[in-house]
Amino acid sequence: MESVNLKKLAKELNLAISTVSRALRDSHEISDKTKERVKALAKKLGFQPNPHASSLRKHKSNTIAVIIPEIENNFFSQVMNGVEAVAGQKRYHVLIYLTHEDYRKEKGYLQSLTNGRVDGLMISVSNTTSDFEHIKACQDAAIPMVLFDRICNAVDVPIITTDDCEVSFKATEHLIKEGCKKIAHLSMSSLLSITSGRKSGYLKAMEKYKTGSEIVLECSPDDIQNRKIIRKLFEENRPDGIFAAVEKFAINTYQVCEEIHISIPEQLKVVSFSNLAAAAFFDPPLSTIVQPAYEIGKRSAEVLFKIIEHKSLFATEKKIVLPSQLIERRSTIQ
Amino acid sequence: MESVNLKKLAKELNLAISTVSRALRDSHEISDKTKERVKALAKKLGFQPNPHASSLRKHKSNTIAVIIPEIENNFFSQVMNGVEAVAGQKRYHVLIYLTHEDYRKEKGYLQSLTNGRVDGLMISVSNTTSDFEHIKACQDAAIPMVLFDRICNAVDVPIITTDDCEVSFKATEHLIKEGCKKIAHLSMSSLLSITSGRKSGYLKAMEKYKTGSEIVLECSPDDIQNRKIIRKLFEENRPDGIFAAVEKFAINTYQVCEEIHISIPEQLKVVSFSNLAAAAFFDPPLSTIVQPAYEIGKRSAEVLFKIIEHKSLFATEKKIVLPSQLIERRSTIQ
DNA sequence: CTGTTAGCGCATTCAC
DNA sequence: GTGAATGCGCTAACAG
Repeated sequence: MESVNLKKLAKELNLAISTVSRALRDSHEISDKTKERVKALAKKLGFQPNPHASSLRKHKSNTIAVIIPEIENNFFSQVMNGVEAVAGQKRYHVLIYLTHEDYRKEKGYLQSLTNGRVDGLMISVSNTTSDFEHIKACQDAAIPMVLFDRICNAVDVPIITTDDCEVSFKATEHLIKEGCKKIAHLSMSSLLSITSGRKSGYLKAMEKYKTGSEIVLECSPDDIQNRKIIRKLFEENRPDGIFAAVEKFAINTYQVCEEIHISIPEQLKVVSFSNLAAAAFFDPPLSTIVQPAYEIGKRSAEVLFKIIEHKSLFATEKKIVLPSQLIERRSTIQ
Repeated sequence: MESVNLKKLAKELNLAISTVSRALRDSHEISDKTKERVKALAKKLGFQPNPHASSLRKHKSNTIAVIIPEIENNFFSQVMNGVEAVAGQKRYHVLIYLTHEDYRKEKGYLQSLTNGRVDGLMISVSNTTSDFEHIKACQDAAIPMVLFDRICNAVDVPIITTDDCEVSFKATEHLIKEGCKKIAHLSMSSLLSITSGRKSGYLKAMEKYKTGSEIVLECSPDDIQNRKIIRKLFEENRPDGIFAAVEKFAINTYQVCEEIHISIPEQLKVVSFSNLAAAAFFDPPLSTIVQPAYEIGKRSAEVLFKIIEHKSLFATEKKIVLPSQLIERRSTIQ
């Protein structure tokens, strides 16, 4: 079906293949007249250069890969949006891979991308990723790479993150200032870089204000399990404030509160990391920490392209930390 | 960097390139002993076949493209999830393109994919797409293709949709049974196939139950504009029921209701198409029509792969209609 | 300014 | 069973 190629154009025009190739790429060493003839025919026949031939020849795929844990999550879809904006402008193609929080999948995808399929890749690691050999392997293969949000510090790769610790401190401080005396932190997989950032912001605030003892609960991907954990907490050691490290845990909290009739914000205040715009319509509206997800995607892609284009990075581009925003809503305000 | 190729393996093993190639592909005409030697070295050196060379040679990219209006939308991210599940299993790669509801982008992407970059593509058209020449062009180029959700009937391509009309009828009927006397339908771009389906379901129910005159308002992507439209409706011809064709319009409705103190569901009942799980946490919980988005992605990909693999489709696979689900929550229940 | 030639890395046909 | 040779479609170095 796809038989309109350089050869065919060349034959039709009685020119050499290379001449046609150069004419189409607007080489300065081709006469305007020839260029016009070539372009006219190319357009007429709907010529599209074969990308595989071109990639093979140029060692360049014009494609990047984004590896993320999941897409059904506002944070990551906003990141994708940012990536796409930059890639589209560069006329690059974007491959997407979902690990579903599975380390083996992540490893497999990474391995399968060290063969020239992509010119570079961006990754946010899964929450089951405990070793980083697969990332090191990519680094050794010298494939341009950038880590974002869920990073790992064990490798020397540019990273783009947010100010998890600082904004977590702020959120906890906010709860304290709104009168909370006993605040629990619902935390994620201890393997994630962001987990420790969020936790330590919480701990710092608790430390600074000497607001009772810290309560850190590691929650899971499983809603039922989480609700059990939260219900148990409420029964045994009931807090008056919850700082959830991810939206899911805030929702689990809302569910338990409804079940056992705890009213938010009167009896319990809740704040959570979340990029869900609809949090404003919750009952009550949920106070959130919003990460600049689009910006993360955009900046990550920009850094990646700088590496791909062999431009040298400023020191400030090797570790970019973007500010998140605390949005106070009724769930934390009396 | 990527210098471990067949040539290198062949040289190292003192074999011909073709032998190595065949050994790696488990050809029956290679001795087990040779296969072992070859595979051992390939593994040791981390050999990864160059996908561009392979694609060029085989006229097969092992890649599909998904073209969608946006990704920051639960419906489409769930679709992506379904697609990825099937593609991953087939060891296929997935390129993602966002049109941002821009017909020209859509056209551009489609054109740029008729060159062998992908073995097939799936598309849900933008709401500014009024002609389908670009889709016909792909069809003429004989590239395997599938349309989903936002389809066009002008071309003979397999389509995967939901029962928009039927479930819209149900939703409207539900409002009527809950006592609504004056129901307005907030509708989308008239260019979209799903717009007419949803509208006609609404109209049929209104017709059947003779529930006052129909009110159809075409809303836009712009929130401010929409709120104006809705506020005007409330001032001039206040309905007691709203059937929103997309989540966005339901949210606009919630916003206006808060502004001008209309209480849901007492004074106004609201139901909307939406794949947002968090709708259950709205104030009040929003009754929704949930589309089987994951399933749409999955089925679409499955049909696409059947076409790619030259399997013939059953008649029932050329037009798949999946059922949506009406979830009644407090926003429609007295 | 244009043509000839030589691969990019792989898969495949044809020899032996 | 294995090797040699060819070409997928394109780009680039080298000639003229």
